[in-house]
Amino acid sequence: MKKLNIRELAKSLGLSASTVSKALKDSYEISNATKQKVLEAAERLDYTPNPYASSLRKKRSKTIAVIMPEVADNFFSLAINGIQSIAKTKGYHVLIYLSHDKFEHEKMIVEDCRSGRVDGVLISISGETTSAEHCLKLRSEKIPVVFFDRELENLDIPKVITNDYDCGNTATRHLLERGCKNPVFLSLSSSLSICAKRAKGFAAALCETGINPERKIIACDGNEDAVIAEIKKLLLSSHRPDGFVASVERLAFQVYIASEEIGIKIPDDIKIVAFSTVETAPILNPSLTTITQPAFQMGRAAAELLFRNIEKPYLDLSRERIELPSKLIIRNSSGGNRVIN
Amino acid sequence: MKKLNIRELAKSLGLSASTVSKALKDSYEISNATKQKVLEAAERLDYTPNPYASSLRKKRSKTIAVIMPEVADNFFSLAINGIQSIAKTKGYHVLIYLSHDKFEHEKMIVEDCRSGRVDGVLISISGETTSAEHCLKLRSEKIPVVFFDRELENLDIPKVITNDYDCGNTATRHLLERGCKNPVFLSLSSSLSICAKRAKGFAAALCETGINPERKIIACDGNEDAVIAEIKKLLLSSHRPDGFVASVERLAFQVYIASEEIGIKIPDDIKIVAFSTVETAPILNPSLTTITQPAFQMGRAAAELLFRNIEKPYLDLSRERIELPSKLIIRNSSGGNRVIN
DNA sequence: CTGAAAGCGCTAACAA
DNA sequence: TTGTTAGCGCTTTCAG
Repeated sequence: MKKLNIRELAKSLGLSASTVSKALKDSYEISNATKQKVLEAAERLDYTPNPYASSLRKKRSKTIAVIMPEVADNFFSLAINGIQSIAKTKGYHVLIYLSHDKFEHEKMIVEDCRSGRVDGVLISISGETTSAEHCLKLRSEKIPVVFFDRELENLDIPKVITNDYDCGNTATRHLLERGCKNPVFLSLSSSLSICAKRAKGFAAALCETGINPERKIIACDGNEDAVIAEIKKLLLSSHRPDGFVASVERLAFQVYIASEEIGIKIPDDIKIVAFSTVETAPILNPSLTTITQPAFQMGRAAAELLFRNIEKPYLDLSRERIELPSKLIIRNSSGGNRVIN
Repeated sequence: MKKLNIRELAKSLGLSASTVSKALKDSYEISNATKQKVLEAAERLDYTPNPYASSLRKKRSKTIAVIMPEVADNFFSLAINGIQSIAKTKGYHVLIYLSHDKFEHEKMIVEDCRSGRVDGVLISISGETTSAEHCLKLRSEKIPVVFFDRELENLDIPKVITNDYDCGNTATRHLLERGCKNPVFLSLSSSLSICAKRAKGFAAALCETGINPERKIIACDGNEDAVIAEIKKLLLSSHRPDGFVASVERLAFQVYIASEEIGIKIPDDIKIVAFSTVETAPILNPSLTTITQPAFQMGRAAAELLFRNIEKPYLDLSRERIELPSKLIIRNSSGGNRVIN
């Protein structure tokens, strides 16, 4: 049984291709009797429409692209889940692209999205990205773009983010309340919106308490071993930090490893809070106090926003900005053990 | 500057569309001078070819599908990375689909792949899947399929797997060596190849030691809370297990939580080994002994196999079977603390 | 080396 | 309510 096309299906029914096409779409122009017959024959003859022919003709691909730095971070796994859950209800397909946190890669991927391959793009930008030319260009070609989580500020592109500043502040105040005198902030890159905002919240909390935040924000942009070495150096330095705010979950793991290796105890010697969705936070040694982002919900919200724009291209959503709050979940790594909001 | 097509690009150069098409493909039929001109103009006028027109004509989509049960398990995140790394070198795009471990979903997704949307499919089957009709049908329509990790045995479909039986055996023997008298195996579903094979290895290890493996393989197919409750019940029962082999990482976490909640100590009261790629294994409380699968490499190998078949459809790869070994990494949850192979 | 023509499979106008 | 026609944008003969 070889694959047949709509014309052959039509012929086998003594109908025209356009009638069949409309019938399959349940068009009001077609009689019920015909629809029945067409559906039955399509089923029986195992007809599968060619999506690319349809895309070419309709200039709609029924596909979106998701561009993210990586997929290993639990946040992005959860976000993909959220995105998929919406895409599925819309009958859309999801292409995944990884920038590996490189601007050059990201740019090429976005460039490719201009081809018409996708109807919209969800993007969490790389740590190296400082300009949104590429995204704006996409939009100028009528392909809607939505930022999720990692965005570029002061830019009229719709975005779904979390309350990074507040959470940076809350996390830091939590450490201060737990007795930290010299907390530091572990950042990935100062150009990365989420790090910058979280760091600002951190700095503000220090200032409120009369601590000068200068030199307390540390960029951890090396590979895993380099970061661990850097943290060890920090822990062995004369002015040793007694608290850490990790801007992404990986950095928290590295603090755990570094402390273990040089025999420093969490939370007695140092305390730590991490921005993280890691599932194992409660069973780490010690359990990890986290600022947990609503990753699934953010993915869902971003996808919803994107589809709103795909379905109604005339809407100007460029200033749309959805902020979903993260939650501080206090566990043992910061010395506490209760849940507040 | 509106989007132009190949004909317009050609016209602006005083050439025909076909010449331009060939030039862009660096065809030997075209003079170097012309190629130069075409490339320059394409760049200058910002020409982007329409991939769907090309797909329609060439009957090649330059896209593959990856179907997996979920993306939250770290294994799949790593596998996606491996798959992407190959797809990128081939200039291929990657569509991600999640079956949420439901056969019905999986079937619909596979069904959709028959449309020509993709040139090949990588699939890790759902826990409910017991027949590969849907996959065989795909292949009968000349769309290559490769199983990765979760497969169906005794089926001539190329596959990339790990040494599940051996590892189930090794893990169990490790527990027995560490003094366990009553180990149990936590399975997801007996129909799932990986669970079945790991369980067989487990049972064999028990038999070798003269322990009857009956009723020691426990299906944990409920939701998170149900599984935790089940494990607690087990831990409070008269014939309490003193060792656990967790067939997937999630189950190990649930053992940790259950033990914590009823005050049972790992590794003193019970020992545990888990099939897992979780990054936090070394910093869990206690650190988790794992059988770690080469997830990235498996993704890569599966993609390579798939592309081999896409590029040479006449090859019969149906009996191809790549087995990449997993590694037992001994940590504290099983009482040990050294690395063997 | 270049171009003209045909058509991949579908759908949107427009006619009937 | 159904059918005819004309493409969507590209690539592939095949002819020049």
